[in-house]
Amino acid sequence: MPDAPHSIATPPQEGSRSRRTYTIGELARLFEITPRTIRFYEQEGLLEPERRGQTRVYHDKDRVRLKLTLRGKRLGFSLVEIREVIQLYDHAPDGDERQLRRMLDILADKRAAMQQQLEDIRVLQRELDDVEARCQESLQALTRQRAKG
Amino acid sequence: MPDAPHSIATPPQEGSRSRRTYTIGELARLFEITPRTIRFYEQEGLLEPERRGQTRVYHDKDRVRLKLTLRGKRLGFSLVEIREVIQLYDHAPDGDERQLRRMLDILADKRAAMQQQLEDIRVLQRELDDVEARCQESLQALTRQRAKG
DNA sequence: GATTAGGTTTACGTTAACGTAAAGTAGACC
DNA sequence: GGTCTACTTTACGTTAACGTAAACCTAATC
Repeated sequence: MPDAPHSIATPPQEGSRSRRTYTIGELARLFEITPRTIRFYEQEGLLEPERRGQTRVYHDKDRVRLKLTLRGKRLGFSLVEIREVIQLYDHAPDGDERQLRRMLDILADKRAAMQQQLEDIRVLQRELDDVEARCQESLQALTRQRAKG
Repeated sequence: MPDAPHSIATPPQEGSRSRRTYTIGELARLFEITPRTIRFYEQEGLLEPERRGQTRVYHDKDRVRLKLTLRGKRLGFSLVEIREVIQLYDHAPDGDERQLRRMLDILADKRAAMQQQLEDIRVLQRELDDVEARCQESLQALTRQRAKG
């Protein structure tokens, strides 16, 4: 496993935490996705890595964004929606009043969606509880059968 | 708004709750989706409506399944995964020990996924809180500016 | 200096989850 | 009996989110 190929990635630098960079491969392994996916996310405006020559150099900022992106995906958000959130996150304080109010609206929407998800999860968990209980029961029934036979 | 066209759908029948049927259009309006979607879900094995002649007749069982399906979608599950859950729900008690154990495994998986989602939501909510705070702040700054000017 | 292990672009392919359009059927109402 | 309205099937189109393949660059190593 040849690590850090042609040292584009600066060495670990244990002292100054959070100052390291990543190659696309490193990031891919870190999150168990493919480089293709990372490039695609950049194309969709979710990442903006530095360029050193023609190679991409990722910083902690990009890693954080990527993490946020994958979290959003797990929650069923589209990449466009995730980009919205990221832009909110990055440009929150600047812009005129109309912009700010629009942001607050979008935020309220996302918040409502997540509230709905919380409720959905609660309901689904109860249903899974139910199925599991029935499952366990018939399993025990089988076991008792075997003990008797 | 012509309701219940050629009375395939039996009238409301307020007495015996939960005994009514639905046309595809009624169900569609109920959940704010299109008939096409409902037919597609049937094609994917998520619904199994009765047939009266060539028209589909939906019962409460179907409505419940549809509800479960849409809930699953909101949580980012694929239709295949949702079908798995539905089948769990329907066939839980029958099957041999190996089947039952497999079901419990799948259940554990779904459960883990939802636990992860709960955590994801918590984190995202905090981040939204943060953005909103910054937003509100710069909005107030603007307001103060205006008061002064 | 050839190989190799990474990186790059370009471009076409694939899958899920429907949308959309055409063409037919079947009760209800005038 | 013609006109709605809502259902039906069939089939092709579309979009998001990547996968996959080809062809190239480049630094390190043998």
